[in-house]
Amino acid sequence: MTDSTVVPLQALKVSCSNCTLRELCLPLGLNREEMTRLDAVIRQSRRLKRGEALFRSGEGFKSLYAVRTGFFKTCISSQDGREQVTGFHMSGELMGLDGISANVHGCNAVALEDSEVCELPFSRMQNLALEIPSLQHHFYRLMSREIVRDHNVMMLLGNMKAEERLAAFLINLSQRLTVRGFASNDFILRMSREEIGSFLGLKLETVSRTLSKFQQQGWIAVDHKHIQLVQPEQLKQLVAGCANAHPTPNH
Amino acid sequence: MTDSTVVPLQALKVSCSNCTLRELCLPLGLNREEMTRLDAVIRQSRRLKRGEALFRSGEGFKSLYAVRTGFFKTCISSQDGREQVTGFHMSGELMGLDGISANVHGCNAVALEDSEVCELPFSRMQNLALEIPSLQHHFYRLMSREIVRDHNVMMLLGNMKAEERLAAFLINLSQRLTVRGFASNDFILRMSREEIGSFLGLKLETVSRTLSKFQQQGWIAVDHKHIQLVQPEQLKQLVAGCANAHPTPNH
DNA sequence: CGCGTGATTGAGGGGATTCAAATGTTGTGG
DNA sequence: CCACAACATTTGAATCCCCTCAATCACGCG
Repeated sequence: MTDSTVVPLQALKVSCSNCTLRELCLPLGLNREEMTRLDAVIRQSRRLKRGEALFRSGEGFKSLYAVRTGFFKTCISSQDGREQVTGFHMSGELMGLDGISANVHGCNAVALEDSEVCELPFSRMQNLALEIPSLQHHFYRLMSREIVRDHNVMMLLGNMKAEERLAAFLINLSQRLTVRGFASNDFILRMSREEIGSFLGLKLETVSRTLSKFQQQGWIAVDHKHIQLVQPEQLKQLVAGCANAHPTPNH
Repeated sequence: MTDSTVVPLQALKVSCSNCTLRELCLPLGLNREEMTRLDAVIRQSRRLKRGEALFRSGEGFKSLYAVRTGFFKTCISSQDGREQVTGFHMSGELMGLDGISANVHGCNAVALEDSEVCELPFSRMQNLALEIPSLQHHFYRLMSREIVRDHNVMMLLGNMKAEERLAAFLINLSQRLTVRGFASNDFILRMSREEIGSFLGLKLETVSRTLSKFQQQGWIAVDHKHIQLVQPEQLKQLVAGCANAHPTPNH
């Protein structure tokens, strides 16, 4: 049970300076003064319930959003209704970068659990970036990182088998949880089998079967959405061959 | 036979102001004075022969490159040698954006025919962007456009069948040729069947078979690398259903 | 408690791959 | 300029991986 109504809105005013995600998110590399100026641009956070859309494809683009807490998917859909999940997003990650190009959001962003985001009005961000070179630079890097990530997804979709895709998916989740200080070998999936499948270019039955296969081999333990990586080395080994030969170092 | 040695290097000094690709490339939206300042940053163009690499994954990142003439592929490879073509690039298109994130190139860029590129030293670009807001903005838009493109490729790789992928590929090529003033229904493929397959997540045999199928149906005429779109409407119809429901408007 | 949604598992089918051979093309050196 | 080698493409046949269709099961929620 959430109790957001009890908290006065002022309390939701966020500041990068105090944020635990400082080292993951946009403010990385800024000094105190610069961060204070960034604080002034960031709107108070917005709360979303599970299933709620943060923005939808085709809507006017005004802001980027950083995940504070919770979990999101972004997806695009075709005219005949096929859906492609383009990413899953956890705390500290930016959404909406694809909206800059045409000033219109290019995907749907949907909360997969009750979540909270920081809103970054893009035009103000842009102006600030003109005055703070390291912000401009970091922002270029964030966009570039998204491009690198997308290219790795292309490799996954274009060259990898079902088992490799799923192993890569689990290892990737695990690593991102580690960075955020969560247990990396014991977690709850926020998305359905169908959403995993949509991201990985597989059908939900194939996802389910492959998870079962991993479990039979003793590599993982599956209890519905609760996943434990029992032998993560085995998964890593499965992914080793098909992983990018020149992985992008982080920072 | 190329005769680049006959041309003095000075003659290769390029300028955005006079460039026919002005409206497609980086300078879009700049005024005369701003464009002159951009000219000062852009290094003289570099010529590459067919098969030559412009840069390679892992090399230090210093510059972006804009295609002046010719045709490129960019690709990443996995540790066990699988290759994923991440894109094909023609005149006016930028390469190297994925290198910004880690200051290291994230892919190989290889000329598929004798080509010429403009070099854009990134740090100087960055400084200029601080002084010319519209340049900064346009650059964000270019990076965002790359992200949108990548998401559409994910849709292609994740949801489309072989025929749909190839039709989408041909229509996309055709449209990009149109914008550049080339014949849009009669062109020479610069890449091999294998490279097309690598981009589309298919094997070269499947590409070949599918082209033959299109030809049998009278939709295209295939003579090795020479392709004619006889009934492009048929191809478009095949792609219509699986196309992005909210296509990004250009500019 | 019963319903609906999501997940699992099985059987069968199909689209793309793999293996293979033949043909055509391009580039090189004599 | 031709001959030859190396490479690219086409096409066929057989296989396999994943998908489709379907039934069952488990859980959560009113």
